[in-house]
Amino acid sequence: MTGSVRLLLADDEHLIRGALATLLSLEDDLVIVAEAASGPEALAMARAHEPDVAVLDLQMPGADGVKVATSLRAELPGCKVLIVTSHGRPGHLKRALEAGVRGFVPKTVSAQRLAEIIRTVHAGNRYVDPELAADAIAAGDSPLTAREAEVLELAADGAPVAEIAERAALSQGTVRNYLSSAVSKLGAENRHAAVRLARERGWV
Amino acid sequence: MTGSVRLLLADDEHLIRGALATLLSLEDDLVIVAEAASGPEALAMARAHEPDVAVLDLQMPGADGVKVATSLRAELPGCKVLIVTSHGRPGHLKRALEAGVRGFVPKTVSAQRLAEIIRTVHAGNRYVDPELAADAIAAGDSPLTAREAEVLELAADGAPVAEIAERAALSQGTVRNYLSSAVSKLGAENRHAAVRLARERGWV
DNA sequence: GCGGCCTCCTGACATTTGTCATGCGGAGTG
DNA sequence: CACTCCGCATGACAAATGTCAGGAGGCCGC
Repeated sequence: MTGSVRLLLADDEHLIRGALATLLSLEDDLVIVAEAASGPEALAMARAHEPDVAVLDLQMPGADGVKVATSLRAELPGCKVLIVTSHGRPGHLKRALEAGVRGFVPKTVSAQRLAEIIRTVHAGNRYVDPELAADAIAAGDSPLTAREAEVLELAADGAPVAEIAERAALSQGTVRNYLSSAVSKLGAENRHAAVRLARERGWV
Repeated sequence: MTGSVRLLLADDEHLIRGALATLLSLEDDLVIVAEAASGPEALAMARAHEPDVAVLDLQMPGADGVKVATSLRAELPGCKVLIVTSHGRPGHLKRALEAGVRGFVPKTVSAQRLAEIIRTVHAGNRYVDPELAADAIAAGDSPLTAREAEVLELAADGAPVAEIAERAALSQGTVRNYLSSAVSKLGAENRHAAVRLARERGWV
């Protein structure tokens, strides 16, 4: 019924990208029209080749899969995006779906399974790995306000309050208040543990 | 000249392992005799199949590549270990070499290149990715004493001093002294930034 | 065996935090 | 319009952390 599905493959790891390209090419109805090793390159390739489905790694240098997906959605609405990831953090899934991504799978699936999912997505359906979906639902929505999240993010690399205050253009007292409320909302022992928790749940 | 090289492939990501298996099988002189998705499984498979070369992912559930390599060295001295990794942290390389690993490459290499390296390793030579080697040399040796490193590691998840002291069976004052000296040695602003730095350089 | 380094401790102090009460203006909701 | 959040702030206090000075014992190399 359909002709072949034209694919863009983006992953910064040569080994994996190449291997994947070979494996997917074995499927009769899939053809890889472009490959990319970075976010910007993926975008450029997509513009040049207008693939039916873009298979993007979540973590790439330059711009991550979700950012690329956002741009693609605007420029090539017909191109479906499928995100593949090693570390399935709940928050990423949410961000990805908001960016209009049509599929989200961990790298633990087999190539056959991936091929099927590519077809599913190409047919206009969505596919989200059940386990990741369950995690995302379990993690729920972020209880943090925008400011709390922002301050927490600035605290992520261990910067002292003074520096956070400066970078966020807030008073030190305010920063401490936000951190304090974030910490208590997350049930953490201190801000650093809070950062860790928020990271795990994908809230930062 | 030599017969075929018998390989064990271990990586927790099905997609990658499968793809890799297929690609490497295309090489006439390479044959995959076993696959594993975790550290312990890799060990069990190695015992059962006694491969010539074990290609291990650095990060796997159960036991990481280096731990597996250590065990393999003891149990199957004839089996050469080649570590493949996504995130090339300098410290890992050092630990790996100490564990008797014969090769260490990032996943950014191509499959052809990997095949060559497998042959190199099988022939009894060593191979370390030049870029990773350069990084490792640049990062140098850890300036931390064993205790400092231990305490810093316990501080990694944001635990308060009291907890660290308990877990390390030290007094709180001692813990603070170790942390303090570690922080100053690393030139960090506080212990959390120090943890980050030490992580980056592979010293924890 | 002496000096140097590491480990482990104590105690005191300055600084950085976390916590709480409180206030004010704006946005959104009922 | 009253009410409730959020953003932003102050100030004050308690607790955790960082910094110094010092001291004792152990191990190693010279």
